[in-house]
Amino acid sequence: MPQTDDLSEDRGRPTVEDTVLGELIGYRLKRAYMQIQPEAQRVLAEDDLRVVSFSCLSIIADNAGIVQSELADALQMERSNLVVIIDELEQRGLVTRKKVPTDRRRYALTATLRGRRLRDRAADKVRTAEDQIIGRLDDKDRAHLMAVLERLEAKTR
Amino acid sequence: MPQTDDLSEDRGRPTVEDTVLGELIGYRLKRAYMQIQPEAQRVLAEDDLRVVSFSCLSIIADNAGIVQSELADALQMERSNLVVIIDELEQRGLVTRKKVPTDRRRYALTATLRGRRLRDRAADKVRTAEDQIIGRLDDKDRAHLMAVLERLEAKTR
DNA sequence: AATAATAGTTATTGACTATAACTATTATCC
DNA sequence: GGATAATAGTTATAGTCAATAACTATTATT
Repeated sequence: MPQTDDLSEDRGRPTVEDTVLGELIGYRLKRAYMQIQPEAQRVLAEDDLRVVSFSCLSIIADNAGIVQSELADALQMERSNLVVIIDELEQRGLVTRKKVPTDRRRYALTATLRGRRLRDRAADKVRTAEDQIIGRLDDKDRAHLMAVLERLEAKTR
Repeated sequence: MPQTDDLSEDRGRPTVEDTVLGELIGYRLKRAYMQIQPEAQRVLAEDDLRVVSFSCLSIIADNAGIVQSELADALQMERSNLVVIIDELEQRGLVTRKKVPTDRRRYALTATLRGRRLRDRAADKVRTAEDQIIGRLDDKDRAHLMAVLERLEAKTR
Protein backbone atom coordinates (compact mmCIF):
# COMPACT_ATOMS: atom_id res chain seq x y z
CA MET A 1 0.00 0.00 0.00
CA PRO A 2 1.46 3.37 -0.97
CA GLN A 3 2.16 6.02 1.60
CA THR A 4 -0.55 8.19 0.14
CA ASP A 5 -3.73 7.32 -1.67
CA ASP A 6 -3.46 10.29 -3.95
CA LEU A 7 -1.28 9.42 -6.92
CA SER A 8 -1.89 12.77 -8.53
CA GLU A 9 0.66 14.25 -6.18
CA ASP A 10 4.30 13.27 -5.90
CA ARG A 11 5.82 14.44 -2.67
CA GLY A 12 4.26 17.87 -2.66
CA ARG A 13 4.64 18.54 -6.37
CA PRO A 14 1.14 18.57 -7.79
CA THR A 15 0.78 17.07 -11.23
CA VAL A 16 -0.19 19.59 -13.84
CA GLU A 17 -2.61 18.35 -16.44
CA ASP A 18 -1.61 18.56 -20.08
CA THR A 19 -3.84 17.27 -22.85
CA VAL A 20 -2.08 19.00 -25.72
CA LEU A 21 1.54 20.11 -25.35
CA GLY A 22 2.93 16.72 -24.44
CA GLU A 23 1.67 15.29 -27.71
CA LEU A 24 3.47 17.89 -29.77
CA ILE A 25 6.83 16.82 -31.10
CA GLY A 26 8.20 20.34 -31.06
CA TYR A 27 7.45 20.66 -27.36
CA ARG A 28 9.04 17.31 -26.53
CA LEU A 29 12.09 18.08 -28.65
CA LYS A 30 12.61 21.39 -26.95
CA ARG A 31 12.33 19.98 -23.46
CA ALA A 32 14.67 17.13 -24.21
CA TYR A 33 17.11 19.57 -25.77
CA MET A 34 16.90 21.79 -22.72
CA GLN A 35 18.05 18.88 -20.57
CA ILE A 36 21.20 18.48 -22.63
CA GLN A 37 22.11 21.97 -23.70
CA PRO A 38 23.01 23.51 -20.32
CA GLU A 39 25.35 20.61 -19.56
CA ALA A 40 27.05 20.88 -22.93
CA GLN A 41 27.36 24.61 -22.39
CA ARG A 42 28.88 24.07 -18.99
CA VAL A 43 31.59 21.60 -20.01
CA LEU A 44 32.49 23.63 -23.11
CA ALA A 45 32.80 26.77 -21.02
CA GLU A 46 35.64 25.07 -19.15
CA ASP A 47 37.60 25.43 -22.38
CA ASP A 48 36.22 28.90 -23.07
CA LEU A 49 34.07 27.59 -25.86
CA ARG A 50 30.46 28.33 -26.56
CA VAL A 51 28.33 25.64 -28.14
CA VAL A 52 28.36 27.51 -31.43
CA SER A 53 32.11 28.04 -31.46
CA PHE A 54 32.64 24.38 -30.67
CA SER A 55 30.39 23.49 -33.58
CA CYS A 56 32.37 25.75 -35.90
CA LEU A 57 35.68 24.42 -34.70
CA SER A 58 34.48 20.88 -35.14
CA ILE A 59 33.30 21.33 -38.71
CA ILE A 60 36.47 23.20 -39.62
CA ALA A 61 38.56 20.43 -38.08
CA ASP A 62 36.71 17.93 -40.28
CA ASN A 63 36.91 20.07 -43.41
CA ALA A 64 40.29 21.71 -43.85
CA GLY A 65 39.95 24.60 -46.27
CA ILE A 66 36.22 25.13 -45.88
CA VAL A 67 35.17 28.73 -46.41
CA GLN A 68 32.88 30.74 -44.20
CA SER A 69 29.82 30.57 -46.43
CA GLU A 70 29.99 26.81 -46.60
CA LEU A 71 30.41 26.62 -42.85
CA ALA A 72 27.44 28.89 -42.32
CA ASP A 73 25.40 26.67 -44.63
CA ALA A 74 26.47 23.53 -42.82
CA LEU A 75 25.55 24.93 -39.42
CA GLN A 76 22.45 26.72 -40.67
CA MET A 77 23.51 30.07 -39.37
CA GLU A 78 23.97 33.50 -40.88
CA ARG A 79 27.45 34.11 -42.23
CA SER A 80 27.43 37.56 -40.65
CA ASN A 81 27.20 35.95 -37.24
CA LEU A 82 30.12 33.69 -38.07
CA VAL A 83 32.61 36.48 -38.40
CA VAL A 84 33.24 37.24 -34.76
CA ILE A 85 33.25 33.57 -33.88
CA ILE A 86 35.96 32.82 -36.44
CA ASP A 87 37.79 35.95 -35.31
CA GLU A 88 38.03 34.55 -31.83
CA LEU A 89 38.98 31.04 -32.88
CA GLU A 90 41.70 32.57 -35.03
CA GLN A 91 42.98 34.82 -32.27
CA ARG A 92 43.19 31.83 -29.96
CA GLY A 93 45.28 30.01 -32.52
CA LEU A 94 42.69 27.30 -33.05
CA VAL A 95 42.01 27.97 -36.72
CA THR A 96 43.73 29.84 -39.53
CA ARG A 97 42.19 32.04 -42.18
CA LYS A 98 44.03 32.34 -45.47
CA LYS A 99 43.07 33.78 -48.80
CA VAL A 100 42.01 31.37 -51.53
CA PRO A 101 44.29 32.20 -54.49
CA THR A 102 41.70 31.28 -57.10
CA ASP A 103 38.97 33.38 -55.50
CA ARG A 104 40.18 36.22 -53.39
CA ARG A 105 36.76 36.86 -51.90
CA ARG A 106 37.05 33.69 -49.92
CA TYR A 107 39.03 32.67 -46.88
CA ALA A 108 40.01 29.06 -46.38
CA LEU A 109 39.57 27.95 -42.79
CA THR A 110 41.76 25.26 -41.31
CA ALA A 111 42.06 23.99 -37.77
CA THR A 112 45.50 24.12 -36.24
CA LEU A 113 46.93 21.17 -34.32
CA ARG A 114 45.91 22.91 -31.13
CA GLY A 115 42.45 23.43 -32.55
CA ARG A 116 42.09 19.79 -33.48
CA ARG A 117 43.27 18.67 -30.09
CA LEU A 118 40.89 21.00 -28.31
CA ARG A 119 38.06 19.83 -30.51
CA ASP A 120 38.76 16.20 -29.67
CA ARG A 121 39.04 16.88 -25.98
CA ALA A 122 35.93 19.02 -25.86
CA ALA A 123 33.98 16.47 -27.88
CA ASP A 124 34.89 13.80 -25.35
CA LYS A 125 33.64 15.96 -22.54
CA VAL A 126 30.37 16.70 -24.29
CA ARG A 127 29.83 13.02 -25.02
CA THR A 128 30.49 12.18 -21.39
CA ALA A 129 28.08 14.85 -20.23
CA GLU A 130 25.42 13.62 -22.62
CA ASP A 131 25.91 10.04 -21.52
CA GLN A 132 25.24 10.99 -17.94
CA ILE A 133 21.93 12.48 -18.91
CA ILE A 134 20.79 9.80 -21.30
CA GLY A 135 22.45 6.99 -19.45
CA ARG A 136 19.31 5.08 -18.91
CA LEU A 137 18.64 4.76 -22.64
CA ASP A 138 19.97 1.48 -23.92
CA ASP A 139 22.00 1.34 -27.12
CA LYS A 140 19.06 0.31 -29.20
CA ASP A 141 16.87 3.21 -28.08
CA ARG A 142 19.73 5.61 -28.51
CA ALA A 143 20.49 4.45 -32.03
CA HIS A 144 16.84 4.56 -32.92
CA LEU A 145 16.52 8.07 -31.53
CA MET A 146 19.49 9.32 -33.51
CA ALA A 147 18.24 7.72 -36.70
CA VAL A 148 14.76 9.21 -36.34
CA LEU A 149 16.11 12.65 -35.50
CA GLU A 150 18.32 12.50 -38.56
CA ARG A 151 15.32 11.66 -40.69
CA LEU A 152 13.40 14.59 -39.21
CA GLU A 153 16.19 16.93 -40.19
CA ALA A 154 16.30 15.69 -43.73
CA LYS A 155 12.62 16.25 -44.25
CA THR A 156 12.62 19.72 -45.71
CA ARG A 157 15.27 19.38 -48.39
CA MET B 1 24.52 3.19 -62.92
CA PRO B 2 24.23 6.62 -61.26
CA GLN B 3 24.37 9.78 -63.25
CA THR B 4 27.58 10.82 -61.60
CA ASP B 5 30.40 8.78 -60.19
CA ASP B 6 30.95 11.21 -57.35
CA LEU B 7 28.55 10.49 -54.54
CA SER B 8 30.16 13.08 -52.30
CA GLU B 9 28.30 15.79 -54.18
CA ASP B 10 24.58 16.14 -54.58
CA ARG B 11 23.68 18.47 -57.39
CA GLY B 12 26.25 21.15 -56.68
CA ARG B 13 25.96 21.00 -52.89
CA PRO B 14 29.22 19.60 -51.61
CA THR B 15 28.95 17.29 -48.66
CA VAL B 16 30.55 18.65 -45.54
CA GLU B 17 32.35 16.09 -43.45
CA ASP B 18 31.33 15.69 -39.83
CA THR B 19 32.91 13.12 -37.56
CA VAL B 20 31.67 14.53 -34.26
CA LEU B 21 28.62 16.78 -34.20
CA GLY B 22 26.26 14.35 -35.87
CA GLU B 23 26.86 11.81 -33.12
CA LEU B 24 25.89 14.26 -30.40
CA ILE B 25 22.33 14.01 -29.24
CA GLY B 26 22.14 17.68 -28.35
CA TYR B 27 23.12 18.65 -31.87
CA ARG B 28 20.59 16.30 -33.43
CA LEU B 29 17.84 17.44 -31.06
CA LYS B 30 18.46 21.05 -31.86
CA ARG B 31 18.44 20.55 -35.60
CA ALA B 32 15.29 18.50 -35.49
CA TYR B 33 13.68 21.13 -33.26
CA MET B 34 14.72 23.84 -35.68
CA GLN B 35 12.78 22.09 -38.42
CA ILE B 36 9.59 22.22 -36.42
CA GLN B 37 9.79 25.45 -34.45
CA PRO B 38 9.56 27.98 -37.31
CA GLU B 39 6.47 26.27 -38.66
CA ALA B 40 4.79 26.20 -35.28
CA GLN B 41 5.70 29.85 -34.83
CA ARG B 42 4.23 30.69 -38.22
CA VAL B 43 0.85 29.03 -37.72
CA LEU B 44 0.50 30.40 -34.20
CA ALA B 45 1.29 33.90 -35.41
CA GLU B 46 -1.86 33.72 -37.53
CA ASP B 47 -3.76 33.86 -34.23
CA ASP B 48 -1.36 36.42 -32.75
CA LEU B 49 0.13 33.83 -30.45
CA ARG B 50 3.77 33.17 -29.74
CA VAL B 51 4.86 29.64 -28.98
CA VAL B 52 5.28 30.53 -25.32
CA SER B 53 1.89 32.22 -25.02
CA PHE B 54 0.28 29.23 -26.68
CA SER B 55 2.01 26.96 -24.17
CA CYS B 56 0.74 29.08 -21.28
CA LEU B 57 -2.77 29.21 -22.66
CA SER B 58 -2.76 25.48 -23.16
CA ILE B 59 -1.65 24.63 -19.64
CA ILE B 60 -4.11 27.11 -18.17
CA ALA B 61 -6.89 25.61 -20.26
CA ASP B 62 -6.02 22.19 -18.87
CA ASN B 63 -5.68 23.42 -15.26
CA ALA B 64 -8.38 25.88 -14.31
CA GLY B 65 -7.26 27.80 -11.23
CA ILE B 66 -3.53 27.20 -11.64
CA VAL B 67 -1.42 30.03 -10.26
CA GLN B 68 1.49 31.70 -11.97
CA SER B 69 4.24 30.03 -10.01
CA GLU B 70 2.89 26.59 -10.79
CA LEU B 71 2.57 27.50 -14.43
CA ALA B 72 6.13 28.78 -14.49
CA ASP B 73 7.27 25.52 -12.92
CA ALA B 74 5.35 23.43 -15.41
CA LEU B 75 6.80 25.29 -18.38
CA GLN B 76 10.25 25.64 -16.85
CA MET B 77 10.37 29.37 -17.21
CA GLU B 78 10.93 32.29 -14.87
CA ARG B 79 7.80 33.56 -13.24
CA SER B 80 8.92 37.12 -13.89
CA ASN B 81 8.77 36.45 -17.61
CA LEU B 82 5.28 35.09 -17.26
CA VAL B 83 3.78 38.35 -16.14
CA VAL B 84 3.61 40.15 -19.46
CA ILE B 85 2.46 37.02 -21.22
CA ILE B 86 -0.45 36.55 -18.84
CA ASP B 87 -1.14 40.27 -19.06
CA GLU B 88 -1.65 39.94 -22.76
CA LEU B 89 -3.73 36.77 -22.59
CA GLU B 90 -5.91 38.49 -20.03
CA GLN B 91 -6.29 41.66 -22.08
CA ARG B 92 -7.33 39.57 -25.05
CA GLY B 93 -10.00 37.92 -22.96
CA LEU B 94 -8.44 34.47 -23.23
CA VAL B 95 -7.74 33.94 -19.53
CA THR B 96 -8.91 35.49 -16.27
CA ARG B 97 -6.88 36.35 -13.20
CA LYS B 98 -8.66 36.38 -9.91
CA LYS B 99 -7.44 36.52 -6.34
CA VAL B 100 -7.29 33.30 -4.36
CA PRO B 101 -9.30 34.03 -1.18
CA THR B 102 -7.25 31.67 0.99
CA ASP B 103 -3.93 33.14 -0.14
CA ARG B 104 -4.07 36.67 -1.35
CA ARG B 105 -0.59 36.55 -2.79
CA ARG B 106 -1.80 34.27 -5.54
CA TYR B 107 -3.86 34.72 -8.64
CA ALA B 108 -5.90 31.86 -10.01
CA LEU B 109 -5.69 31.64 -13.77
CA THR B 110 -8.55 30.24 -15.79
CA ALA B 111 -9.08 30.07 -19.52
CA THR B 112 -12.25 31.66 -20.85
CA LEU B 113 -14.43 29.89 -23.37
CA ARG B 114 -12.78 31.98 -26.08
CA GLY B 115 -9.40 30.99 -24.71
CA ARG B 116 -10.24 27.31 -24.73
CA ARG B 117 -11.58 27.52 -28.25
CA LEU B 118 -8.52 29.35 -29.48
CA ARG B 119 -6.29 26.82 -27.76
CA ASP B 120 -8.07 23.94 -29.46
CA ARG B 121 -7.95 25.57 -32.85
CA ALA B 122 -4.33 26.58 -32.54
CA ALA B 123 -3.37 23.11 -31.33
CA ASP B 124 -4.97 21.60 -34.41
CA LYS B 125 -2.98 23.90 -36.63
CA VAL B 126 0.27 23.10 -34.88
CA ARG B 127 -0.42 19.37 -35.12
CA THR B 128 -1.15 19.73 -38.82
CA ALA B 129 2.03 21.70 -39.36
CA GLU B 130 4.06 19.12 -37.47
CA ASP B 131 2.49 16.28 -39.41
CA GLN B 132 3.58 17.83 -42.66
CA ILE B 133 7.16 17.91 -41.50
CA ILE B 134 7.28 14.50 -39.90
CA GLY B 135 4.86 12.95 -42.35
CA ARG B 136 7.26 10.32 -43.47
CA LEU B 137 7.68 8.88 -39.98
CA ASP B 138 5.32 5.97 -39.51
CA ASP B 139 3.21 5.68 -36.38
CA LYS B 140 5.59 3.27 -34.75
CA ASP B 141 8.63 5.51 -35.18
CA ARG B 142 6.66 8.51 -34.04
CA ALA B 143 5.43 6.79 -30.90
CA HIS B 144 8.89 5.52 -30.15
CA LEU B 145 10.37 8.98 -30.62
CA MET B 146 7.87 10.57 -28.27
CA ALA B 147 8.41 7.90 -25.64
CA VAL B 148 12.18 8.24 -25.75
CA LEU B 149 12.03 12.04 -25.64
CA GLU B 150 9.75 11.83 -22.64
CA ARG B 151 12.23 9.58 -20.90
CA LEU B 152 15.05 12.02 -21.67
CA GLU B 153 13.10 14.79 -20.01
CA ALA B 154 12.49 12.81 -16.89
CA LYS B 155 16.14 12.04 -16.40
CA THR B 156 17.15 14.85 -14.14
CA ARG B 157 14.46 14.77 -11.52
C1' DA C 1 32.20 46.71 -70.70
C1' DA C 2 28.14 46.89 -67.86
C1' DT C 3 25.55 44.44 -64.67
C1' DA C 4 24.64 40.48 -61.32
C1' DA C 5 25.88 37.81 -57.88
C1' DT C 6 28.89 36.21 -54.18
C1' DA C 7 32.07 36.39 -49.88
C1' DG C 8 33.14 38.63 -46.09
C1' DT C 9 32.34 42.32 -42.95
C1' DT C 10 30.10 45.81 -39.80
C1' DA C 11 26.51 47.69 -37.29
C1' DT C 12 22.07 47.39 -35.58
C1' DT C 13 17.83 45.54 -34.14
C1' DG C 14 14.41 42.64 -31.94
C1' DA C 15 13.32 38.56 -29.28
C1' DC C 16 14.02 36.03 -25.51
C1' DT C 17 16.10 34.67 -20.88
C1' DA C 18 17.97 35.46 -16.54
C1' DT C 19 18.69 38.33 -12.53
C1' DA C 20 18.01 41.52 -8.96
C1' DA C 21 15.18 44.32 -6.30
C1' DC C 22 10.83 45.50 -4.56
C1' DT C 23 5.83 45.00 -2.24
C1' DA C 24 2.38 42.32 -0.21
C1' DT C 25 1.18 38.36 2.04
C1' DT C 26 1.73 34.05 4.47
C1' DA C 27 4.54 30.57 7.03
C1' DT C 28 8.12 29.57 10.55
C1' DC C 29 10.33 29.56 14.70
C1' DC C 30 11.77 31.33 19.40
C1' DG D 1 2.48 36.42 19.79
C1' DG D 2 5.94 38.80 17.53
C1' DA D 3 10.17 38.66 14.84
C1' DT D 4 11.91 36.49 10.95
C1' DA D 5 11.68 33.46 6.63
C1' DA D 6 9.80 32.38 2.66
C1' DT D 7 6.58 32.87 -1.16
C1' DA D 8 3.77 35.19 -5.09
C1' DG D 9 3.62 38.55 -8.12
C1' DT D 10 5.72 42.44 -10.25
C1' DT D 11 9.07 45.76 -12.45
C1' DA D 12 13.18 46.99 -14.53
C1' DT D 13 17.31 45.73 -16.52
C1' DA D 14 21.10 43.35 -18.61
C1' DG D 15 23.03 39.70 -21.42
C1' DT D 16 22.63 36.44 -25.30
C1' DC D 17 21.44 35.33 -29.62
C1' DA D 18 19.69 35.38 -34.30
C1' DA D 19 18.15 38.15 -38.22
C1' DT D 20 18.66 42.10 -41.30
C1' DA D 21 20.48 45.70 -43.97
C1' DA D 22 24.15 48.04 -45.90
C1' DC D 23 28.74 48.21 -47.38
C1' DT D 24 33.41 46.75 -49.98
C1' DA D 25 35.90 43.72 -52.78
C1' DT D 26 35.89 40.32 -56.05
C1' DT D 27 34.09 37.24 -59.51
C1' DA D 28 30.41 35.68 -62.82
C1' DT D 29 27.08 36.75 -66.33
C1' DT D 30 25.25 38.88 -70.49
